Amino acid sequence: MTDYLDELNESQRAAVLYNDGPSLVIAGAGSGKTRVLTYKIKYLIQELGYDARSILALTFTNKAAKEIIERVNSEIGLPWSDYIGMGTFHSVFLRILRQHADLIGFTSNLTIYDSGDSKNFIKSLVKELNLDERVYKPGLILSRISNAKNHLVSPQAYAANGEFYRLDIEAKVPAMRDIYIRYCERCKQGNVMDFDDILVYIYKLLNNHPEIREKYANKFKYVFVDEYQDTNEAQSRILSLLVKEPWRICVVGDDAQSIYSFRGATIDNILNFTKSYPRARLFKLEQNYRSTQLIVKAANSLIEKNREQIKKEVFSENQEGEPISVTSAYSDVEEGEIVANKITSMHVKDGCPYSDFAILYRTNAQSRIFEEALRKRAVPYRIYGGLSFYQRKEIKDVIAYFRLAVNPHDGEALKRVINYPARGIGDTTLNKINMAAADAGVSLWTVISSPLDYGLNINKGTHTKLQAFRDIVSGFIGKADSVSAYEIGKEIVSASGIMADIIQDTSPEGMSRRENIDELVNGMYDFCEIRREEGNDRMFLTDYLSEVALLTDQDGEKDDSVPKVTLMTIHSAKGLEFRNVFIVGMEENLFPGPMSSDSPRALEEERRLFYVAITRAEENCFISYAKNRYKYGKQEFCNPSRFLKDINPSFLKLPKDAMVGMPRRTDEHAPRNYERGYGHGETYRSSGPSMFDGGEMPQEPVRFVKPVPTRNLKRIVPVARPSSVSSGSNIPQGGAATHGVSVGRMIEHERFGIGEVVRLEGTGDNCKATVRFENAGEKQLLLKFARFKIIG
DNA sequence: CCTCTTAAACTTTTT
DNA sequence: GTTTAAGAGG
Repeated sequence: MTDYLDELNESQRAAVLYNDGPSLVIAGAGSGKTRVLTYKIKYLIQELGYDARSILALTFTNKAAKEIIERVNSEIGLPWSDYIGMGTFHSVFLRILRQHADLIGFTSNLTIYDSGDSKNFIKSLVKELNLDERVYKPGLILSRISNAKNHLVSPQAYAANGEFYRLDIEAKVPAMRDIYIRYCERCKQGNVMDFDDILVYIYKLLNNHPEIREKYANKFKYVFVDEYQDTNEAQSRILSLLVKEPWRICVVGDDAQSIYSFRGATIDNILNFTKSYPRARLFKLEQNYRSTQLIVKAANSLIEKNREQIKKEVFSENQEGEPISVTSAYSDVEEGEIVANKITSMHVKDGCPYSDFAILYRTNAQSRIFEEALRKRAVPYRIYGGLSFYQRKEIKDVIAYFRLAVNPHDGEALKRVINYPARGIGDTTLNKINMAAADAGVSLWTVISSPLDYGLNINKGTHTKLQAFRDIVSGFIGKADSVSAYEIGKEIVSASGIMADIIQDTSPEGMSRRENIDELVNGMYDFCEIRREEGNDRMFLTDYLSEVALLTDQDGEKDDSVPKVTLMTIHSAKGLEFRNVFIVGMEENLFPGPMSSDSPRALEEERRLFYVAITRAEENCFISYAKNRYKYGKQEFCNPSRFLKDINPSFLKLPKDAMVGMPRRTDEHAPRNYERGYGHGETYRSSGPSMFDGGEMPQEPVRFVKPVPTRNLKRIVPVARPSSVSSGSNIPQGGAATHGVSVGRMIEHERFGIGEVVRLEGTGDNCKATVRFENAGEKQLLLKFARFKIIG
């Protein structure tokens, strides 16, 4: 029964089989990390008898969590509720926090501030404290607060620390500590947490309440951490509270791919793991199954230039492959043309599907040029990143109402919608409310609820308007915990007046806003349906919100109807792989970025970022840079990135004008180098760009491809859906007790596809079937609600 | 109190 | 070049 172990190589197997104590798995790029993780979990459950619910598996992104759960689930189907300990740091910890909210001064219906909310909040605090808004920039203040939290420095400790104060004075923000204190107080008072608070409070909860710590340390018998190189101090200290003798913790990561220090991640966690857990065994996964030998060798030669790292020798036994091609373009626009031409020619000549290509860049701002070049050639593409669905204004507006319905003390949500749709409550009124609330030390909502008690100086008309707003929100609050998220969601969208406001806007933008809101409501319908079918009755607005609040990014289902070229930042490409990868904008002051040039540590991180980019490629890797580029609307001359020299040239195919203008030491020669490069007469040839041969325009008819609306949205499903769908006529009547289902029959489910019924429990409306689906793993369905057809 | 015009700031990277 | 903030006029 352990045949699957044969699918692993020796070091992978060793990592799976060692379970007596802490272990660190250094997983080189493309070395089958997720496979080890999932097989190890499978092994623990099937061979060592672990209960799935006793396994804590923490990831960094929703996507990674989903992948692990799905892969474990397809190996050993388990009821959905068994995966409770597998998820992102933030989602798993938030769930725990809600259960013990009272112990840390919150209530379980707390809401989450995203970074936009945090910034706005800081902005109003700065105003409130009469500080100069030009000096106290919200972004800067937030990053300092975040930094403190990531090191578990409380506001009190921060204020008491002379060193922090000195640094704040140096940075010309002496009132930092006042802002920090107030920020935390007010969040607590409003029953809201920001992302960092989730870590801070889970630490407090475990640290200050030994019985709770004991409970979870006993509950979670084995702890996994994915992407350990991205953890920060708070995270590693939380882990040490959760793991006890004999320290069954397994962390997986690659120090060479640590690229999130700007968010507080510290590479020291992985470098020092064996010191923190002295008995830890170290496993190295060094065989790369993803890339050709030349790509792996080139990447190795690059990363060698970093000082701080764990020694390892990543190798590949794949084909030798082609060297990495380096191309120089005259301008950023030409770079776009070259890349797009290369993609079309490989598509036409070699029949490479578009989905085999990725264009990776350092900053999101670079996407536009490639977008245009691809669009001109009718090449389908998809951009990741940028503003996600949940960041759109109209969606945030609706979500703000949701948050208010769950937690009316959520100040940022209130400020967002108190005058949207316009109801005549403007800045002056809001300011008065704000002052009154700050003076009395209560939330905005408390003031609005009884304006007279707080001496709110407003006229009769405003009073009536406030009351109208209060009545609307109160209505939502009354229903939030009695009807389903979908039902109240639908009601909020109309009763708040948002739909009415948007419907009168007939511009294309207005239409798209409307579609997005419909989409959101449909998503809530799906949310409720899935939970209903699984027999999970937690489908209230608060349940929906806690899922959505931590769901920021790119997990929108990909509609794979058409293969598309992928455009994304290198950061978001981590963990992905593509047959052909273009790394673009390989220039000084862009990659490495201007901020990192002065610090060696930051420079090493940029180099790791480059390493991540190269190792995304399976077969071909193309690097390009431009000699001129528009920045801030101004044209600037650029030099090739210093990192190009870090790759052993024998793995590169260099441009004819190799290294012209390539700086020895950029800092000294930057201004002069471009003159040489420029004067050397590298003229613009519109016909056939240099290195990427075969750059002619394809002879395909140029159809205009509709610009993908920034990110792809799920096709809108018919809006008018009945509020409660019973299985209805789809199910052959007969055997009412089991809804016509019996063990061994095949069914086709609307969402999960085809599957076999493996178990039945209960009768009538309580009848629950366990179904093993071909593609979706094992699920439990309440037959009363599930939408399916019996097909055999 | 709302809306339109103009100005500045902005680009790392995200749970 | 783009987006978002502040100020003026209605």
